[in-house]
Amino acid sequence: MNQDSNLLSELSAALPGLNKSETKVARAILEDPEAATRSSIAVLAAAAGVSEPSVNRFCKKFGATGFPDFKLRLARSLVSGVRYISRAVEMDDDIDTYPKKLFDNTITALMLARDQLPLADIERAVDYLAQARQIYFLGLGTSAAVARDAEHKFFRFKVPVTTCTDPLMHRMLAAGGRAGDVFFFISHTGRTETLVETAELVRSTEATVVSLTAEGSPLAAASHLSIDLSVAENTEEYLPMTSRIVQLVVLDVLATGMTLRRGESILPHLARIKDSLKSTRFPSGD
Amino acid sequence: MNQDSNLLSELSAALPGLNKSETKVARAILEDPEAATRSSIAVLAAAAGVSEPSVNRFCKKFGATGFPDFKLRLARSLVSGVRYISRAVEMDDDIDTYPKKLFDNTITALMLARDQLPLADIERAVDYLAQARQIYFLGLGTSAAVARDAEHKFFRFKVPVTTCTDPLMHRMLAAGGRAGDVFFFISHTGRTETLVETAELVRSTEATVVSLTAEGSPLAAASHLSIDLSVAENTEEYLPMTSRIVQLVVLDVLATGMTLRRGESILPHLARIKDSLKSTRFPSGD
DNA sequence: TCTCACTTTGTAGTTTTATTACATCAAAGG
DNA sequence: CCTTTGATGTAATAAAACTACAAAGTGAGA
Repeated sequence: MNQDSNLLSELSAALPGLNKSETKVARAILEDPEAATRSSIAVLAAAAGVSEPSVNRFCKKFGATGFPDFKLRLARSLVSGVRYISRAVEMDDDIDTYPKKLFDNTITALMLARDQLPLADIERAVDYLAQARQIYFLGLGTSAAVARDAEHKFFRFKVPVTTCTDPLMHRMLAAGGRAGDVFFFISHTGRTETLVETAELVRSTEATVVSLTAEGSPLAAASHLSIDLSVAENTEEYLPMTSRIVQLVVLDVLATGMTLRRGESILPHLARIKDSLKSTRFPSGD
Repeated sequence: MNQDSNLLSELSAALPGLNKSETKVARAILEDPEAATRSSIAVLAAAAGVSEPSVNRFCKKFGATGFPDFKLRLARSLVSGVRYISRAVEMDDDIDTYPKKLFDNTITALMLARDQLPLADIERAVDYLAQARQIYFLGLGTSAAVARDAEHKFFRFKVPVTTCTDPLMHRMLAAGGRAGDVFFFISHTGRTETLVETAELVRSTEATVVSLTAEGSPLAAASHLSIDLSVAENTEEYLPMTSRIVQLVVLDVLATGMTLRRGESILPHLARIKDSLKSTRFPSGD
């Protein structure tokens, strides 16, 4: 169907509706897709027990312009198939394997998130943030660190920014919400009771609720605008890892969107902030 | 280098060491890799302005058996769709471009870091942390959020963990350093005066100094052990982005290393911590 | 500055691979 | 039992990739 869906699953899905020789070809490919990408049409035809033109026709049937093109598509779906399966760290992994796995999992999560970014929602979030009189970043646990990071980014835009990791303080801030205030909630699950209740409290005021959380969660439901991330945290793992990274990068996107919205005029201000840190550092060689 | 690293980054890395026609070919491929995978050797040769055999030789130089094999590898690296060369966000980028750029830059940084991870140092750091009686994570600015995140990870290992973002508190803590204490410094530049001074203060005690910072920096020099990251932060950008992400993932690696070091026995404890959060959440459908 | 050795690059021919046109075969309907 | 339609294979053709070799360029030493 669409070009970035997985060719292998498309193949096995189509299997029932194929005729004799097409079935043979499909079987041969599914048997060892990796080998198929490396074979010539003659080799594959032999492996499937059919003639070369049958293979060729088969390829065209699946939307390829010919056999080479088909191989290319196959190669692509193979990678995504492998890549997109996160490999969990095993108890007997050693230093040569587990760091790579962790990096790979994070990279994979970012690639997935990248390809399904809710751009429209992000743009609306930038709208809200750009017009905010005051921004509150609220998160608990791991997301508290993310909120802290967001604070560090956004305070540079001359907007009052507050982060808070105390649920009671959350409620007090929420109760005092006014028009122009943006309450930005960060939560991987979107199910933390106190956060959801705080969001609902904000909704009873004039303030705006934006959240960076899971699709269809209670927190998303309680928000004016929710940026949905469906990051599959490796459920078997005991430490939250990839989700917060994706959150951070999305916040980078929001901050960047803000910079672009403000236009050139904000750049000298950002440069001044950057320069202001110089005097706290030992001079650098370069 | 290694076979599962990205062919495109390998290509741009090798660029300086190539001769005239090889450079032309590499340029042509990097210019539009997607097109390259769809072209025949003749088309690509024409696009690069060289002869067909030159393209063929080029492919073999990069470990392929020939042009078709090279195209296959290229197609594989392309799946991620990640732009090998970090592209800075421009003032006139719109919502369809800048989020992708930011994700791509982050992904690229992680891939680079992944391939030059100082595994030996990481293992030694795990040694120190696993034996620590008390861990202090110290960072300022953006790295403060990273330190906070690290605290959230490491306190789960039944080790007393403290994070602190106040330079004066840093010094007081440092002055009280005792054998078995690990002071873990986080700093992108490694040049922040107060951090370096604090590290030196720790060195005058029995405590251990580990840092996650830039290679060859004053902070690295002041440490017993330094995990060197040479993440090229896009210097033109006003907001620090990629460096802290890499730091976070390295801390994930350290935490995971700790889990593995502790062995199976720690798992029930981690599971209990995870479960302890359940009652704070709205029940989930799945 | 010339020459020789060596490297780089291109040309032309060969081989391999893929595609097309067409013939044959098999199954279904009259 | 013949006809028709669709499936499949054969063989010829076209395209692509590869190889051997020749020419052009480059640099060191005489």
